Amino acid sequence: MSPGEPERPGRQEHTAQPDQAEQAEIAELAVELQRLLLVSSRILRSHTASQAVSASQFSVLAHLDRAGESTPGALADFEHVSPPVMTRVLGRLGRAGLVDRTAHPEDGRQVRVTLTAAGRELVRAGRAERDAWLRSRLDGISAAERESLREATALLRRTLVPPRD
Amino acid sequence: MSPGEPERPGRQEHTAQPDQAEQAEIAELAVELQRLLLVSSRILRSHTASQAVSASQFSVLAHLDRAGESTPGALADFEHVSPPVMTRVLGRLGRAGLVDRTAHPEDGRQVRVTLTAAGRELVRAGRAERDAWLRSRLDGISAAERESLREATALLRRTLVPPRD
DNA sequence: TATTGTTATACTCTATAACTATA
DNA sequence: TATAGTTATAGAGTATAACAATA
Repeated sequence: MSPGEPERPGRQEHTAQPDQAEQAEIAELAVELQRLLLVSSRILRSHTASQAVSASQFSVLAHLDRAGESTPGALADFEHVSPPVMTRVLGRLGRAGLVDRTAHPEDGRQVRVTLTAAGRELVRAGRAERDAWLRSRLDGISAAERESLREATALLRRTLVPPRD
Repeated sequence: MSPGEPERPGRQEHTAQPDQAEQAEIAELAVELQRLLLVSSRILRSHTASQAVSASQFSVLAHLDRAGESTPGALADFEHVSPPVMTRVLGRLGRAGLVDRTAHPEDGRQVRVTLTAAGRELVRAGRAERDAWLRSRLDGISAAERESLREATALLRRTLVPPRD
């Protein structure tokens, strides 16, 4: 350990690792994580490209099915996209007859977004087929490994995704 | 456990969980994973949007820095994109003076892709700043948590990314 | 004046199909 | 005939800036 470096409890768990090595270790993890996200997103997309609606669109439909209704702004916030992007997504979903956009009962600036019957049907029937490829992959690993993935998923969400509300 | 269901060793680890519950558990993990990949990719992109080259482009440069040289087809395969996509990426990188495309010495059909001096400079200098945001996030969690992430990253790669070569 | 949503514009990412050149 | 790469075409995804309507 280099002289003059004060101990910093809380940053170092149980090893007396110098800071520089720790930073290098973090940098390497960042690179691996970045690449995994880049590549696995492409792979996942290629396996859902033949679906009726894209992953982005389905995510909005699924949220509406859970929440009942929402507004373009709230949906954009939840999905972490800019408002114009959500306008486009809702435009497509609307033209496909999957969502309705009606006047907001209380605030004339806002728009009330709801699922149509067809939209509700699609999201509920589609869930099973939707993640078929991903599920087939998860089916091939052990229950203990899936538990690890579950914990890592939650950890990654806490680490990367800023809290909403 | 439902009657008539035979035991299937290897599918069930240490619990006597019925298949249906296991399938539901897998489906839920698939949904969480899909959403994490969708959202975290967006967040990560928004934090690297101001960089000189996009994540896709940088990934190609970094691979070339490691491998020394490659071909469009091999790069497309490694990056999990279609050949025309790689043509476009290389076109941009070439116009930016970061890669050279020269005649392949042995096979006239192939193209030899190499880094220019500027390309090598960019990838080496850029690595530090590139993942600054991601590293800042990883810096905020414990060493034990990072170790979990490292293992989960490797597991996810094994599970989702088909082996190359 | 601030908020909500949309439109306009521009760029990246992505794929399939058709084409050229070489083996 | 098969392979490597590019071009052509089309669409989704993304953002910022400018605008309209309402609070």
